[in-house]
Amino acid sequence: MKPSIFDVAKRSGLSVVTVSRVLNGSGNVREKNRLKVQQAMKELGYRPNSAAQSLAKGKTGVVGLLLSTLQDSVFDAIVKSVHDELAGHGYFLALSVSPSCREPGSSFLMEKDRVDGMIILSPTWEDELIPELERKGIPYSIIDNQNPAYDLSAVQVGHYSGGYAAGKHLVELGHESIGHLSGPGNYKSTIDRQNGFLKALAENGLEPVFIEEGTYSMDTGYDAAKRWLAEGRLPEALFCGDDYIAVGVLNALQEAGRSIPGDLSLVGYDDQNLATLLHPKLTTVAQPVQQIARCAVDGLLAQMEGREAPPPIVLKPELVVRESTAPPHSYLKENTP
Amino acid sequence: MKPSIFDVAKRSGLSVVTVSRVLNGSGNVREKNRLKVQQAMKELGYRPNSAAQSLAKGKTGVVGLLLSTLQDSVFDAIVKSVHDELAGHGYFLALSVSPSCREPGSSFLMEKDRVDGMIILSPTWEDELIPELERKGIPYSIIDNQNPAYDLSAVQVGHYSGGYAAGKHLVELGHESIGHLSGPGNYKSTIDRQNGFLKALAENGLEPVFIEEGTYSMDTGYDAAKRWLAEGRLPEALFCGDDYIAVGVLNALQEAGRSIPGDLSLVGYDDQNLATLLHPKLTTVAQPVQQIARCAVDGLLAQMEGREAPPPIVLKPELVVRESTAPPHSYLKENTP
DNA sequence: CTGTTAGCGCCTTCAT
DNA sequence: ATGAAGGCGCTAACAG
Repeated sequence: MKPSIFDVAKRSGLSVVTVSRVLNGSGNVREKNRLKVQQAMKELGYRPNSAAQSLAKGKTGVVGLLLSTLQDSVFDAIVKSVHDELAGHGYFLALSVSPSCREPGSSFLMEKDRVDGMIILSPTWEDELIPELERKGIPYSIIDNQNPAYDLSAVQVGHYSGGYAAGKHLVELGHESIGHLSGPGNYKSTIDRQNGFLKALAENGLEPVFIEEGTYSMDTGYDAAKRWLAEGRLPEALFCGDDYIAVGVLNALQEAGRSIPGDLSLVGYDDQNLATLLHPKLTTVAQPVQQIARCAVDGLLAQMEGREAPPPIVLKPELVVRESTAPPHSYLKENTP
Repeated sequence: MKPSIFDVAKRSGLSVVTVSRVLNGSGNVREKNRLKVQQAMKELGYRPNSAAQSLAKGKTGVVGLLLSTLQDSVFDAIVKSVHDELAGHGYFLALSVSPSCREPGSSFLMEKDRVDGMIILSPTWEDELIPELERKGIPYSIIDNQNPAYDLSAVQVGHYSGGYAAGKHLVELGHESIGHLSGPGNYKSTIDRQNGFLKALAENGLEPVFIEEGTYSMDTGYDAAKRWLAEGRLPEALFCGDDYIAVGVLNALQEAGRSIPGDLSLVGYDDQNLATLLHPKLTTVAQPVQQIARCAVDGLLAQMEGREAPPPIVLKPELVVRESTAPPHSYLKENTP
């Protein structure tokens, strides 16, 4: 049988309350006794029962992370970062992966006694989710909120800046025929990226030669590029709504024996690895994953612990331009400390 | 205040015990009363407090998954599958990501009262981990065990078969100059893959033109391929220890203006997406992620619930040969139901 | 500073 | 088939 607080009390010759006190570092314990207790705990290999703790103090020490998929390298990186950040604060991470709210187990985790708080990653149905959390009184923090109404408890990604950086980069390369192949227009992030991009061109008296809308998928990029090639209207430069689209374009070009850059200057978005990994000269707008995780966790913990929440932040993605001479792997190396 | 079992009892005019009974489906409740109780629960929006449940019955309903990284598409896929599998059985997934046992929080989760069981994914320090789990009496199941001693509670991936399939494929393409660029030789999986590969060649009276050992990284592939090119000894075909290595080779070849296949037939390993995504003609040995997750969870639950554990299984990876005419994205499409 | 007394919400005997 | 009593391990509110 695992030793309980009672065993520790008996062995140290003190009461359970005192043991509880040293356990929670709530002061008011004579140094000598604290040592006695700690000694007893060590000898017994005592570890407090978390269920009992949860029950007694109404907290679980668990934070839930809700996301729609794990097949996304930005998400993966965020999960990892959130995990580390939470661990640093003594919290556990519980995961809930569900593409829609109909999914079994989607709100399974969202019980006040299951988690102390939740982090919502790029929600697709936040309008149903958030009210439910509010109703249940579960603190939450959203990463990359879709609905502007939820700005306050969200960590926002500066998609406008990202799009702007992408556009500026292409302009500075001297291109004048620049296209944009975006994701679905019903996402706020899509629109933001696009607007930033347009702004950058406009500042230089340019307009995109076209804007096409698709889904965030390789298909979109592949099909579009195929079409452009067939119609002989490949632009000089292209800003893709995300890296999967860029990969699709890349595949189509490779199939046609074209190269990047040369036939096309391409800028992806989102992923630090995927896009640059594919082609040494592929530029991408990388999201600041660690910062995102850090802000989300900090904001959430503040709420949970009743501290004053930090003000909402907009984090800016960073344009990662690969040196044409550097081998592809060096980028990754730099980013894997 | 969240309604407690007591509120439900009062509202349904029955005792808490009866409510508890319908909650746990432990029979012995008059159908009429069961309905009453369920009605009351619905009206109150009652959800049992999990901490209290855990405390009372000594179970948490949580399964921990321990892995070394999330920057790995096979792992990601497994996490997702494990998550779904667990959810289907009413369990939660808690994640612990730590590259080493020294990491803070590595064994943080591994407390009997935190989790009912643990799944260990491709352990790198299982010799320290497993004894600890044994000592604590926590049921576990290992995916892709490293130490053969732990076969019994493990789901094994048939790396031998995988390597064999890779070798056979290259032989059947008619190659006679086949190389192998492996991962670290201190991994069981590395050796297994290599042995399977050698077997396939041997069956056809062939031997690899070389076997080189590296790490599971793009660097390994990149550096090696660079070297081969410089020395003018690029083989006709190459089996890479994993997809990252393959990607590295690919990058080096692309930089040198070479193509695949043609200059080289390349087989990667592990990932269903990464490698094939990179090149339409890149063949890969894909691990059966869903099966792996299913077996791991089934085996674990069997232990946890005292049922007879299913016999150890060796799951075979599958050779995925891409049609040279099919666009890269179609493969992904097929695998995204 | 320390111990006593009550629960936290639920489940498990054991009577009825 | 149902309910009363006790306890899971710990902590918070009072006493001393």
